[in-house]
Amino acid sequence: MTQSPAPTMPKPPTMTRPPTRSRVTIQDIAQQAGVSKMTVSKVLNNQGSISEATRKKVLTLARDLGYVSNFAARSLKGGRTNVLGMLVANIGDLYFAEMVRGASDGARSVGKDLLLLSTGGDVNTSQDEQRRVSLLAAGIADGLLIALPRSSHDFLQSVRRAGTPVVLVNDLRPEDELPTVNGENYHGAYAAVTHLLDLGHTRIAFIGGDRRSGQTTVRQQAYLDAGAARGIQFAPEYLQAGDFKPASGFQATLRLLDLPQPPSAIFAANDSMALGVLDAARQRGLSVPDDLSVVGFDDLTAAQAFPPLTSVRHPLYQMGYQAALLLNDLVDSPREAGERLIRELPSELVVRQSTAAPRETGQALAVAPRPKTPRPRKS
Amino acid sequence: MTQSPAPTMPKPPTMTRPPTRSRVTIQDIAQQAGVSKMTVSKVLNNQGSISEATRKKVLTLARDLGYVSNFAARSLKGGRTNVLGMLVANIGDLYFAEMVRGASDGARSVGKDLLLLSTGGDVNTSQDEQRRVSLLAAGIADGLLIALPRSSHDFLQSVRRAGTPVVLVNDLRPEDELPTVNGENYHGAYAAVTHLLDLGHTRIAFIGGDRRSGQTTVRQQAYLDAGAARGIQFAPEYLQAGDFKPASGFQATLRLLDLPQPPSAIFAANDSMALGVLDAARQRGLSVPDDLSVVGFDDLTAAQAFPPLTSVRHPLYQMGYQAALLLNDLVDSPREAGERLIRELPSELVVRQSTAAPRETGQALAVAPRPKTPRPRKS
DNA sequence: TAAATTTGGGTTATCGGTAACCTAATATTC
DNA sequence: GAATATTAGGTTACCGATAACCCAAATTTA
Repeated sequence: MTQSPAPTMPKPPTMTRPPTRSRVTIQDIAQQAGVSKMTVSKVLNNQGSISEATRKKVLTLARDLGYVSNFAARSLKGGRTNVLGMLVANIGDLYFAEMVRGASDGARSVGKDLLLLSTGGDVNTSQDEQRRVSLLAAGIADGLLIALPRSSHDFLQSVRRAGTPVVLVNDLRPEDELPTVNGENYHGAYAAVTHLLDLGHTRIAFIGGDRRSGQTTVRQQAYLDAGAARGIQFAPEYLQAGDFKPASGFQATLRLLDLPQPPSAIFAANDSMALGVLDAARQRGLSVPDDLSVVGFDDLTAAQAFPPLTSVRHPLYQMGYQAALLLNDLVDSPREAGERLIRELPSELVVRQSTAAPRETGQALAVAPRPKTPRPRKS
Repeated sequence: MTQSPAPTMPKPPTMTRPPTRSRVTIQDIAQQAGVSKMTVSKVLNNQGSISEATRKKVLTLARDLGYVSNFAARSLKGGRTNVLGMLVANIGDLYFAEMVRGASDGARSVGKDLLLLSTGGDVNTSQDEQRRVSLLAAGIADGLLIALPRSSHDFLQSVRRAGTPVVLVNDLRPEDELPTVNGENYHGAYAAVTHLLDLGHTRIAFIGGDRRSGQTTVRQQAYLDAGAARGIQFAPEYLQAGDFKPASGFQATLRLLDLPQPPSAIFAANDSMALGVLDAARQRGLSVPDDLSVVGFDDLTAAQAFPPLTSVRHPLYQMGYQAALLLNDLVDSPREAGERLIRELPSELVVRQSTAAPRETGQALAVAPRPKTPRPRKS
């Protein structure tokens, strides 16, 4: 009997005091209030019937002790967490920031919080991807919003398998049948080019963005179609490649202006490149819009440019907002498999001061020129 | 021997299939692999000794079943989560977006993920505040980064009581002794004004930002001090109030230009207002920098303005980055109470094309004018 | 050959909270 | 006054993962 294993060991079992700082739990409250855990839980959740005295005691204690409920525990027990997760490529980019703002407000409007994870653009390490999905999808969020252009197919596969409701934001790809909310590209771009045509432009150039985004292709097609609808086939040299950044817009513009027949209007696939266009025009001593009309896309920084940029407003905020609502629906009622949910939000041309009738044409030859832009009369 | 407990019971205990969409747990893997939960856990975490055969079987099963570890469960059991949380006022604002980007990279650099919660600017409902803190602080994140200018004292109190390590970002207030990383304001502003003085300006105006931000006060003081150091006391009318938004800069500038003695240079407390200044100057037909020099603060959108804005670069990215590192330290080694941790990052004046010697003065009267800005020679 | 290790893996308890169910009292009804 | 309903609260059993500990077989050592 004397062989009980070394009763002198000092603190092996007392190691239970975790190295983390001790937090107040309902157990602590229960003890101090002289009731059971369950009673505390009921008070805190307004459930069951609790005497006013007990309720008050518990509530007071909770406040005084600085109790905060442990999210992980609640989540684990099973219920909804009332949190929507969002994976976003680069939060430093205004483009995404707007979507996030919308998603955040959308989530709030249905009583949920939005938790954001910015991937920094490199989600495609299968290590990280797994970790991140598990992070947000398993145990924290009820569903996931994904705004990762160029996200890999594999990644989306693993997301789908996680079983969590998912909504893609502005990331439409035919090969994945996940629910998607995206912004309209074709009609917006079409309207932009038509606007230029209406003003009397015929030599209209297009500066595309990153080829991989998929959106460029659509915008470019709209550009070509809009011309074709008026019987105009734009010269191949007018089709310039860019990368969505200002410098590429700048360079492309210099190339365009060096053509024997330079364009009288430039349609850039996003605002950033349009800013580069403005710079290039300035450097060449061209006045915008008198010598060169410029149209952007997104309408993000458009208003800050000089002259304020005519641009196609991409409803980024709305996209985020709607995506959050859709996701919320999916969380509450699982979708019927097979049916693909796509919501497409319209773009809108916003005419500002960077577009006008071309100088040499004098007056538009087509439809009545829109009086929307009260261009300062030239003396 | 025949008394083995009812091997026929069909599915009473199988009710465990929860009503939520079924996720794969280590239990599922364990069953299919014919081992215990613990074994699976060990394989997944590379612990203990497991035969190569078992290890392979489990790993394969985990992949095939699409297993993702439940974050809540792991977190609950006690360990670190390797997640840093960040509360930010308005993610749609580039100012915060930059900080977030830095924090995100900083977290990643120490092997953690950053989870973001944008409050939309209204954290001060004690209901919400509690919920949000509990969300991020209790159970999800190991620590909290807070970038909420104007956050209430009560809120910070409740944060401190939650016991979670916390670092404030650019939110210095004397009354709270929480660790803080912030950007330098005084010397940056001082340098900006001195730059204008060096160019020969004496009539320099200041447009302040939101009074509650605390930063305005410091920048304004630096403005006054820099003038005083040269024996110049700026006229009280030169001190205009703004709200950090472009419109207020626009309005303030109009007021300034209407003065009997309008300023020859304007120092705006942030870039957004400086853009408004540029607009106002343009509207009045004044050329920047020849008729009016303009300096901004933050250096966020400064480069996109026309002319590119001379501005004080606020190290927002670095602030976020450093804050994440500091927080990580605090998580690993609890701070010594009483000692206040403050890290202040230097600002830097970036001279671009919006500043030049005043027209009438011709040449600076003070120190040798910096040749940094190769002002386009006037014909 | 017996004793001491190592190897491979299983048991139990627990993190903090909550659903489901149960149990005493007291209050109400007939 | 007995039966019933209500009130106030307690028990138990998890959620999924893991720390701590234990145990049998295989292997090595003496």
